Amino acid sequence: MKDGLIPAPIARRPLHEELAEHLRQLIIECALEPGSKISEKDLCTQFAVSRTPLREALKLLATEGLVQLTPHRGASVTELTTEELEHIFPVMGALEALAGELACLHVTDAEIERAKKLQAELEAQHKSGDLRGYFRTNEEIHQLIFAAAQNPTLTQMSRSISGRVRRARYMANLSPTRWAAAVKEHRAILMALSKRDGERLGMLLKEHLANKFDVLREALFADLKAASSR
Amino acid sequence: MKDGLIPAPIARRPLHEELAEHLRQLIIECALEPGSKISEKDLCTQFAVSRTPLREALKLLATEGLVQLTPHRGASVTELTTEELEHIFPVMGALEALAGELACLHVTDAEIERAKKLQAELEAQHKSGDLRGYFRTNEEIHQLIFAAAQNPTLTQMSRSISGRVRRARYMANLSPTRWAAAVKEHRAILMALSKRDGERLGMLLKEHLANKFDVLREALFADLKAASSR
DNA sequence: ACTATGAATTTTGAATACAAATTGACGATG
DNA sequence: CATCGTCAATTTGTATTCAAAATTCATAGT
Repeated sequence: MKDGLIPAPIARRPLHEELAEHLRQLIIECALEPGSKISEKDLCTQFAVSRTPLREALKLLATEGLVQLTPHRGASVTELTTEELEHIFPVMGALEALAGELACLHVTDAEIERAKKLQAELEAQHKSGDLRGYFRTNEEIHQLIFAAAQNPTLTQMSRSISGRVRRARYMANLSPTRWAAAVKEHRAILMALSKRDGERLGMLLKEHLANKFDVLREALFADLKAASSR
Repeated sequence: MKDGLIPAPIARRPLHEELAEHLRQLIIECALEPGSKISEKDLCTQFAVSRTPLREALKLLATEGLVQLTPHRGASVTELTTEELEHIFPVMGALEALAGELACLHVTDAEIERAKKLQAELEAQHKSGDLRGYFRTNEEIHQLIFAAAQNPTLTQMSRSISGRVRRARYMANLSPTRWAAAVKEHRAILMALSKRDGERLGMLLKEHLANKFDVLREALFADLKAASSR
């Protein structure tokens, strides 16, 4: 029996994971407002599950930094402060840079081909103004690089940390000039990857990230002002 | 009211956290053998708690990568493979290097004083052959650097990743020559810190870590051979 | 004798029930 | 009138119970 063909991925996932995913989505989309207290009872009735798996899901999200658990006081959605963003940024930068370097060591020709395809998509989406699709493709390129790095630990770290800032993306709206610049940066990133120039790729990714965070910072700041004025 | 003095940390910690800590210790000390299946019932009777908090604790440890949870098949202690170690190493390296750089930006004179004290302890413990104490002091220096970096996110990342390899330390026994070399490296590290030379400190920490991992790799390899021969 | 099938036991997954702690309000007292 | 203390109601933390899945052992068939 050939072993790569049969694995029959009968993924029977436990309920708490399912729940965690849904909650994650809700938090990222800000359907659950940052800072708001989460009542277990309410969510239970809303999802039609008992408290046990819900609590397990909340514990999961707590380790991911999306919710805060205070003893006897329940869970609340963590709010993204500019301060926290300042702390997250350098860590993500280090991880991205590492991912770039490792990716260049392990990337296959097929992956480079795929990256080129994705880049073409990205440019098309930019031209047609498809912001939503652009975000998705962008995410895919990002994931491709991490996948090419062939380091599960790194991937996991990156996921857990980027989960915390991902919801900020939903608040931030790309300006046209920034969008154009981002596409250009992606072109350089693709170039470095296909040349397998790890050092350069790492640097580019870090810079790209820095620019991304500038946008986030701005959006977050605007959001804060809006919140305090109301 | 001065704000660093009153916080009255009447830490009323929930049971599952307490449990998680105990279990962590057990796993690190290899009291729970790597790869062994964990029976919820057994642990419940052993700790004299019900299954609910225990399960919550296990979920926590799962996100930390210390135990593996398979649906309907329970929890098992993850085993540390050399392969995983190869993956962890570069990530930790990147984090340590970053910590070094940030530490030099924020470190206070008082912290440097304390680092010097710890270094003196370290050398004394080396001289007197107090391996146990050496490990502890070593850990403290490490923590001091991360504390000086003033980045909670970075600290958290580092803790979660180093937790996975910490138990390997209990298996690895330092050779006299390696021990002496490590002390010397620490001297250089202290020097870079007190000069606030971030770039150099980052590099030194990364190198130091690389050497540490060499020892772990060896120990792990020896352990593997021992396991396969029996 | 060995393999395969199936029932019984064991173990995990989820729900409910019970206990402890916190919050808010109301009343008493200075 | 303000402040403190006490009590009730709500919510979280933990235990227990019920259901579903998996492992194991025994039996039957080849």
